[in-house]
Amino acid sequence: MTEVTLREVARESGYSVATVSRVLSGTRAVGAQAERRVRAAAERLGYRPNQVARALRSRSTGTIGMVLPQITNPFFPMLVRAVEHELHSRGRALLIADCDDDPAVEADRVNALLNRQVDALLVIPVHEEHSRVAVAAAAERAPLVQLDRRCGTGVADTVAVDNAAGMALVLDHLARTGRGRPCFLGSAATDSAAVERRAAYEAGVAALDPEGASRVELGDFSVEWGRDAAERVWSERPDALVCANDLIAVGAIQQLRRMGVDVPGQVAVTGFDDVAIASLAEPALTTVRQPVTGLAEEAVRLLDQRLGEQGSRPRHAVRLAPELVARASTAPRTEEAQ
Amino acid sequence: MTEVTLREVARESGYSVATVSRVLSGTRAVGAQAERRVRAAAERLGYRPNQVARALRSRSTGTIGMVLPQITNPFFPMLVRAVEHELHSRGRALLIADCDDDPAVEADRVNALLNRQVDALLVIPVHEEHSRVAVAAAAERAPLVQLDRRCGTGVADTVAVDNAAGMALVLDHLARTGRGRPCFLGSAATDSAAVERRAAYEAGVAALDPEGASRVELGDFSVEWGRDAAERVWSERPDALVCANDLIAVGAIQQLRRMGVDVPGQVAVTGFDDVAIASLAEPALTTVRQPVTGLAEEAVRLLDQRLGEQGSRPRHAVRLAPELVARASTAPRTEEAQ
DNA sequence: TCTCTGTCGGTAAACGTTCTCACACACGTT
DNA sequence: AACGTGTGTGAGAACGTTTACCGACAGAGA
Repeated sequence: MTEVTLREVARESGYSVATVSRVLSGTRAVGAQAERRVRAAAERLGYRPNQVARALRSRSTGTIGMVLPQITNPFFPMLVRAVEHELHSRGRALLIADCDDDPAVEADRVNALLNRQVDALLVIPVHEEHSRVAVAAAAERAPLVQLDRRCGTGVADTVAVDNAAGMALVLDHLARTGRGRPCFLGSAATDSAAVERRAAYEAGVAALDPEGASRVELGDFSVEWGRDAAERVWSERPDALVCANDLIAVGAIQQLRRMGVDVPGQVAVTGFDDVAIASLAEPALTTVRQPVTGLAEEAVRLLDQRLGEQGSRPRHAVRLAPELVARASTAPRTEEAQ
Repeated sequence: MTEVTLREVARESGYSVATVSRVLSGTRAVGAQAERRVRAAAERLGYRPNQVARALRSRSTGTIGMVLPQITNPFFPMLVRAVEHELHSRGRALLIADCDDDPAVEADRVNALLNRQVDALLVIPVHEEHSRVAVAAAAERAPLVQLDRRCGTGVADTVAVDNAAGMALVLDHLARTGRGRPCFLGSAATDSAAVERRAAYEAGVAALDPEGASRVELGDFSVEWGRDAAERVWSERPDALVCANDLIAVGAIQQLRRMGVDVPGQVAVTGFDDVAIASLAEPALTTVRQPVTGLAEEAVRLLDQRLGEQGSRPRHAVRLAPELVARASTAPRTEEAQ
């Protein structure tokens, strides 16, 4: 069962390889009779175009590479899924690389994918600074879009959620439900998501209460650290914990319950991302939902655009609006809990 | 910045394209002087082999396709990660496809990947029966290994955890900690994981207590169903809930706590897979850890073997031993909880 | 009737590799 | 001196497409 080639379809149909190619790839109009006969022959023989040969000739593999920090971090699979669907619906395929949160591995993977002739690259940079040179170098070799995070500005196109708007939604929601003494549990990491969320929090809180100094704790984006931070911060008796992502929030809720603190009775907790466990937490977590499919569409659209233009240089930075998902963890205080 | 080709390295080094190719791909020994000069020239020009041309000529893309049911199901990213690392360490790349738990999409993706000339396919079938024809057809076109689940027997090579052994570990652990009236919360799905775990449970329970009829509830592999089932089953006052995966178990624990039932005081709960949320549940979940990296290694090894042999037909079915991870959800009863 | 334009089809040259030959030359053996 | 036997190298044909170029032929306008 060797593969059927254009040649054999040509022989079978009585036309030349060129004509067959034209019919099957639809690049130029051919006569009605030729069209019919060629299609019939192709069908009869079960012809399938060889994508590798096609790629070699047309200098395009129809393949996009995606490199991400940690596929086991529950937010990323959502993104991968959305990107995969978007790409497949356009007839492209997705080459994936996981880099274990290590910039060195990231650089390696980026190169591996480029050497495989991906048409373009989708990168979620591991680290704002350490990823920079690799990402910048890659952006020279192929169209590249940074997704969700970015390293520096002007390095390449970026598509991300509007973190500031998301944080504003949270603060507004808390203010409206009567929470006035929040604390922030964030990440000390320097990736853009971490930085922007923290900055937006601080700006928002300052606007609400200009002289009140709100406590800010910085660690990483993990459940473990959420537990730690919640315990440390509780001594100040905040009435809300604003967390930089859902994992931190889940950890915080766990720790609070262990300490016998009532959520949301004594303290409200909010997250960011709306990953699956957010709705599974007890109480269910109020959080900011990222427009995942929107991000994927936008990223792919940008790549396609770059592929078409072939080298025009203005950098884009797309920001998509998030949405607040209010759940039990910020329900208004009940009387008896006051 | 157009790509450097063998021709240019040949011109630069003063040798022929053939010699350059031989040096750079190391297929045949060449003279020491040629070796040195060619390498130097390649280095100077920054030559990178064109993988597409290489693939066309050598009829091998160095690319493996992986198609899975739902990448947002937390167990799969663990597998993807392990497979990705295993492949990259061997210089291969991973083309990924998500099929939203839909056999029709699955068939489509499998074809898309095959048409892209993947060297081999790694499939986690969506459904035992509905996936069968597509998987079988694909196995005719390329080496194919079924991972984690399989549709029918003899369709293709399989690599999976030994579900029966895992269930035995659980039952043994429960018996040892004095739990004698378990219930099983499983999945009604017909994929092999669901079926094998249920069968193993029933066999194990029958062996323990030949005439006692243990209750078995079947739904799907979700948290929501775990909650439902736990509520329904609690009326019988089991002293252990054996769940077919971690998601069900997490749902069960949640529901029990809502109903004010003490876990593990009144009832123990166990899961399967050891996904991240298992250790985050409250109480932390006793579960069966899948040998994820082992599965990945074994799968890739099998593929490589198939690629080497080129068409020998005995099917393999590899089973890897799991490991019990005992956590708080099955801690022995405390006195006051009795 | 003679161009002129347009459509349809074929020939052959790419794309960048790998690999089969064949050749040249240096040995050692008869 | 004639003959194998290696060893290192180059020429050139694949691999399966796409596409630039050209020729043939048909219909339309003069």
